[in-house]
Formats: sequence, structure tokens, C-alpha cells
Amino acid sequence: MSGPASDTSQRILDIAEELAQKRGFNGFSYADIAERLTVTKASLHYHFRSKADLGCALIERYRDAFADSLRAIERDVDGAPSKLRRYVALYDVVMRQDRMCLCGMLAAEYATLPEPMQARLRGFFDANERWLARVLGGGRRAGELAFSESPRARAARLTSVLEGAMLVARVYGDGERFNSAARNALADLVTPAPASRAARRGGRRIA
Amino acid sequence: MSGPASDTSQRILDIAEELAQKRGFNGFSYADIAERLTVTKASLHYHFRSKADLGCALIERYRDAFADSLRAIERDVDGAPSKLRRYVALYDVVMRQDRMCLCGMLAAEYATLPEPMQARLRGFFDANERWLARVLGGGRRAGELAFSESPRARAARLTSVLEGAMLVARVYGDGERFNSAARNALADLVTPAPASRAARRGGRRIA
DNA sequence: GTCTATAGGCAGATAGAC
DNA sequence: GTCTATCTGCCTATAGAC
Repeated sequence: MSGPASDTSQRILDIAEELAQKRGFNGFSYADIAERLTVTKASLHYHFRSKADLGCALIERYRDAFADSLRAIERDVDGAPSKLRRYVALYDVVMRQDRMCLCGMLAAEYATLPEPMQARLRGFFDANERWLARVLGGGRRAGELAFSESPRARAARLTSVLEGAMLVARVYGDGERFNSAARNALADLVTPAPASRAARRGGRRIA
Repeated sequence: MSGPASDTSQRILDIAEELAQKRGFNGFSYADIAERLTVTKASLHYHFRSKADLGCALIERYRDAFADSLRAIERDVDGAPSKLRRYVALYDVVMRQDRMCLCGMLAAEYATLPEPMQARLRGFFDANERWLARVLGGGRRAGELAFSESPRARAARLTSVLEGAMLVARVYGDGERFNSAARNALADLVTPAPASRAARRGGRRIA
């Protein structure tokens, strides 16, 4: 959309993103960023007039990167189960860096955030769940997935278990805790017998 | 354990708990409590020397109240499905007050918390999941519940979906979002045909 | 774009009177 | 137990030189 932001702006966002994901948006200050970038706080205000502006830029960049990842999944893999595994892998990358999903973290701080950040946060979850709902609905029609709610409700529930698993796993510093929850959440969603799926597609019926 | 804390201490904790659940532990100050209680900040420091002390007291009281609720469930209802429904209702009460689970909120802020609070937070989740794992394991042995992981892993996953659903539902200000996720999470756990359960207990076999 | 300097406010915390 | 007064430090943010 907008032109290529300056390299310094990007590095500020990189540092702010890590801090926000590890400590929360209220858990870091311009001084923390300035120290790691070895510039002064005043310089940061040149790039992002206020912390609210920085926060908005943070969400927008995260949202765009996430959207790119979802497009890459669509491009690279077929089948809802594979797409979901790739989707979960996006969260796993974050966990391995000892971070929380940026938007999950901001969700906790929601009541304290400036309104423009709140609006962008809702936008993130909306887009995320629209994509998931589409994959889930398609997978169910193809017989690859099984669930009883609406695709949108199932998407919300899947988002919940992934965000919640990250949240609690960080208390234990245990990424495997997240992986176990994610793996089993997918297993509950994918129809048990892949062989029978292939057979059904061919019109054959299996008890 | 300790003697009855003063009435003022309890009221301080009531206010701090609400603020912590709505805004996070880093999202409120002694000034916020002082204003609502119409006392001075200095008075608060008489009851809780430091904010870290207040935070520890907050978790301990929450943990004890939660443990009481779990004992009440054991006392009042039979059967794992009913126990789980009552368990979920504990979360629902919190959601209806537009609050996040205290310990879920603190989990997000974990990296910024003083170590004594971190230790108590782990203790909360440990106790919580030990209880859940026991109910889940018992329910499976009784044929009331079905799941493939260990009871402990399933307990962790159930905790995750409930905490995550609260987290995201607050962004939308939509308690029904939480309810939908919770209801369907339980449905996935409870064996489909109660009639067949009763029959199986009697030794009869159903296809 | 980055700096120095500083404003103005709020944080958690303490001393000591009552 | 609660108060007034105060301390120290950090916060976001701005002015203006370079």
C-alpha cells in the first residue's frame, strides 16, 4: 500500500514487536527500544510521533505479514489438513522464539489500548477467522474434516485453543506444551481414516 | 491458613482484582485503587508494602477461592460431564463481568512479573490442571468421556481453549463467543450417546 | 534524521504527624 | 490505620540546534 518505510523505521518495528510479544505493549517503553537500537528516545519520536502510532504500525505490519503467510499456504499446499498444519506452524515459529502472538498479547491488554489500536486488533482477528472458516468449510465439504458447529464458530474455537495454548505454555517456558495442544486440536478436526476419504471421493462407501 | 485479613485489605483486594482482570497487573496503579476506595496511596502501602506483595496476595486469594469452587463441584454433582459443565460455568461468571481470568491475564504479563508472582501463577495452573486431569481420567474410565491424549494433556488443552476463548471474546465484547467455544469444546469431549453409556455400564453392547 | 535538553505527569515507595 | 508531604525515577512527548 504505502511506499517502502525507511530501514530505521523497520528496525524500530522489529524491536518493538519483539518487546510487545514478550512483555506486552504496556511492558516496554521508548527507552527500551532506544537502548537496543543505540539511538535516543527523541529519534524514535521522529519515526513514530506517539506510542499509539507505533502500536498501530505494529499491528498493521503484523497483519500484512500474516496475510502473506496465508496466501503462501494457499499457493503451496492442497487439502485442508495440510493447510491447517501449515497454519499451526505459523504459531509454532512464534512460540520457539519465546514470544506470544502479538495480537493475542494485545487482546489481553485490550481495555488499556488507544481506540485506533483496538479497531486494528479486531480487524486482525476478523481476517484470520474468515480465512480459517473458509478452509474449515471447504475441508468439511471435501470430507477431510469433521465438526458440528458452523465453520466460523469452529474457526473461532481453533483460534482460541491456539492463542490459549501459547498463553499458558509461556508460563511454563515449555513449547512442547503448545505443540501437544495444537497437534491434538488438529487430530480432533481431521476425519480419522484418510484411506476412507480417498475411497469416498471415488464413490465407495465404508462402514 | 493465616488469620482473617482486615476488611480494608479485602476491599483493596476486591478492587485490585477487578482492575487486574480488566486492565492487567501493569494496567493499574495504587492511585486507581486509592481513588475508588477514597483513601490515599500511602494507606494502601500500609496494607500491602509493595505492589508485588499485593500481586502475590491477589493470586493466593484467587487460587483459594478457585479451590473452594472445585471442592463445591465435587460435593454437589456426580459424573464427569456435569462436573465439567460446572467447571466451565466458573469461567462464564468471570466473562459476564467483562473480566479475564486473573491468571490468564497474568500469564500474558508473565515476563514482567516479579518472581514470587510467577511462582504462584505456576502453582495456580498446576492445581487447576491436576483437578481437571483427575476428572477427565475418571470420566474416561467411566465411559462418559472420550479423548486420545493423556488426561493431563487433555486438561492442558481444555484450559487452553477456555483461556483463549476468554482472551479473544473480550476483544469483541461478546460473551456468547466464549460460550460457543466452551459448549462445543465440551461436546467434543463427552461421549455422544448417553443412553449407550448407561447400557454399557449394564454390560449391554451397542453398535 | 539524530541529537541535547527539558517539560509535565505519574509510577511505586517512605517518613513522620495524628 | 490513615493522613500530608515528599522523594526518586521513569514515562511520553516536544523544542530547537546541528
